[in-house]
Amino acid sequence: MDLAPGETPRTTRVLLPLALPGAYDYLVPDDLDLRPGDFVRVPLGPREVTGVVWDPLPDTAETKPIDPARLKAVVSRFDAPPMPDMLRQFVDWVAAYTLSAPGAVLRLAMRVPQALEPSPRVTGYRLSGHKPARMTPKRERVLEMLHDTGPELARPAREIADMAGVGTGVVKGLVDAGALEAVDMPGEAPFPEPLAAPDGSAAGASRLNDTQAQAAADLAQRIGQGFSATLLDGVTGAGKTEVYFEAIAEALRQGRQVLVLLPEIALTPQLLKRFETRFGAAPAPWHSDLGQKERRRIWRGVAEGRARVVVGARSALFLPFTELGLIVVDEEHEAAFKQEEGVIYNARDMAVARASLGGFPVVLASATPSLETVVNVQRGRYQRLVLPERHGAARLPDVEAVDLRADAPERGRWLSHRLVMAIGDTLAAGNQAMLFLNRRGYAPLTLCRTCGHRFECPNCDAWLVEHRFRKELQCHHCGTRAPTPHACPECGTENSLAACGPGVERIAEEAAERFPEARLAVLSSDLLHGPAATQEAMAQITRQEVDLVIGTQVVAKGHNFPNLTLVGVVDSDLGLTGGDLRAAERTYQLLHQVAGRAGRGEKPGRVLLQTYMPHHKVMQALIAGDRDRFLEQEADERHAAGMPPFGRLVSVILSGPEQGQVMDVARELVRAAPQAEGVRVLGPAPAPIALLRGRYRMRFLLKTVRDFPVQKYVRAWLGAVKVPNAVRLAVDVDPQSFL
DNA sequence: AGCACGCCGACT
DNA sequence: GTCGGCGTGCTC
Repeated sequence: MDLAPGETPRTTRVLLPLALPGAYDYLVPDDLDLRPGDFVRVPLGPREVTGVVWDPLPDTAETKPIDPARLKAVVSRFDAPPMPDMLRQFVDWVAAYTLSAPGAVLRLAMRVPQALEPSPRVTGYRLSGHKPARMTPKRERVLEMLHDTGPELARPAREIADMAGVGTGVVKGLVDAGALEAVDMPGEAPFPEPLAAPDGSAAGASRLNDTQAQAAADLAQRIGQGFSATLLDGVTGAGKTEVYFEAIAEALRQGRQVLVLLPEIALTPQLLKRFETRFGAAPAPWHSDLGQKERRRIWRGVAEGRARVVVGARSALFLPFTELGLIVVDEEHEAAFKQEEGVIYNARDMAVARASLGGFPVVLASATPSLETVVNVQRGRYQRLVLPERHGAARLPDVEAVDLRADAPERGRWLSHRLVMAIGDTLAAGNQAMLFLNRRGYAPLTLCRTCGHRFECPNCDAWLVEHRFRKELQCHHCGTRAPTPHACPECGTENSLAACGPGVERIAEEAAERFPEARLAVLSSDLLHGPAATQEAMAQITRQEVDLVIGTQVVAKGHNFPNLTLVGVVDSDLGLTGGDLRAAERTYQLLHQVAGRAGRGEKPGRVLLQTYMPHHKVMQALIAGDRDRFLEQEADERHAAGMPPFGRLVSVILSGPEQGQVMDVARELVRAAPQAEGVRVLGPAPAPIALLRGRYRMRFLLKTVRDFPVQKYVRAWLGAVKVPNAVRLAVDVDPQSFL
């Protein structure tokens, strides 16, 4: 790069997908024209990395200039669609909000390195119009098939052969004979266009009842009108999905792309199917289980605007949409939207932010909306559309508490007399029953009857959970597992180990004893390998090949079993211990969802909640079916305590292999905490799991008033302390779980 | 995130 | 004597 005297070399900022404090400056070669968003190769130390040309710093930004002599030059630019402005803004916004390095957030948007390479091409074949000199029955079949299914359409040889039911040799023969001509074509499957009928009169829309149609019209009318956030509030079966489908249809009519976020991939297949029924084409799925090829295809399809609708997990928020015009967050209350590692963010909140930055609507759907969202409605920041229960369809089940203080199971048993009787009646009537316990394995604690030794994880502050089916002890926090020993490792006594407390496997054992004729199925995430196995297990239940289902979380959502009329919750109190801020809210949401499994068909459902606290607000709300009163009570308590959503929290967790060092840093941080109005720094205290994966953990909790500049404060605070390399700082703005 | 640099234990 | 363990620190 030769410069005339006095001429300043062109430079550009490049953000790299690494946890660096900011973008780096590079020289731009004369023959390269770079614009923000371009993907580039740049040298970094001894290697080369891919980054994105970032926007120039505003003149107001104060930066320490780096020595121009150290600047290296951009190597090359990728021939790929640039990262859209809106996504770059979003990356910067998420980084600022979560107090993460911008590069760490950029990495979330660059998870598909192959997407920057040129699209693969393949050779396709189509009719040339010439007849082959020699005709055979198989040749005839191929030509006929091609003629009937689109004569001008080129297809790969393999596909033609499969469609005509012949070998590829026949196809090759036809090529040689001049009857087929070769065409260079895209090597990736195209995205079928979802069909939103030109007005609101689509077949899907006409199936809606009056209230649903009104809600759908309300939602659709917000599309293209700038940012808005709407809570779509209605019990399962009230038609939330059908209603937001009409908002999607309107967005498609306006030429916009749409993103539907789901809390977990297990729910994707069902939604894809329903979507296809309504729109005649499946949307593009996006989740961690996709293969490389498929990821590339979809990423590129989104970037080039060919993929119009994406249904995906939280990482889909960082796809390079160019024309995004609507985000739907389904089951918005789900804790699974919270990313707990690396860049810690809540996809539901970030979806609202992305919509706000992009100036388009976001729809939050739930039967049990989070308190945050409900309060945002009350404040007028979000709007709300309520879908009443559908007439004639399944009624809400009758919910009753079983007071375990009065009806206690015998020692070593977990099912009360009343629950056992109810199961017996249900099975006798030819219906299905379900027992729910949110605890995997056989028993959460194993101890030695002789010496009292408890099996604990060597790396975490946690008990090892016995998994009797697999004959293993396992830590549910770090995954450590070991075969269950015969003798106590402490005192050596044989056959002295006692299982304490129940897990689903143990409930299954008791159920099998009490109902020897019933066909049982145990469903928990560690016993179901992958979404396909889960689907199959659910299908078996639907086909009534199972009488009694015993399951964890996995049975709580999404699946309808028309013949299931009884749900027994083995331990309704399980989630309420431990002092978590959202314990009551979460327990309510989970049990409400589980209860909803009963009586989804024509038959009425019944739910028995085994509890030691039948008068607890959660049980009372479930029994009375009064969600709004529960939310009011919850809101009052949080308000009085200054807790979210009425105040804000930030958790700062320090962790390191050496306890002393972690505590030194904690003391240093206490000293450095600035005094300010509206903020209290609580701690340090040992984190709820004080030892996790071999690291000692201390936690600070920042509690502030609602409009406090949290990020500014934390940046100043943490910036003032030198943290040794071995100690890691994890900042969680708006923490959900307190582990 | 890599990758090099650097300072202490068992090998040809 | 050196090969190599992974702690620490830098990369425009």
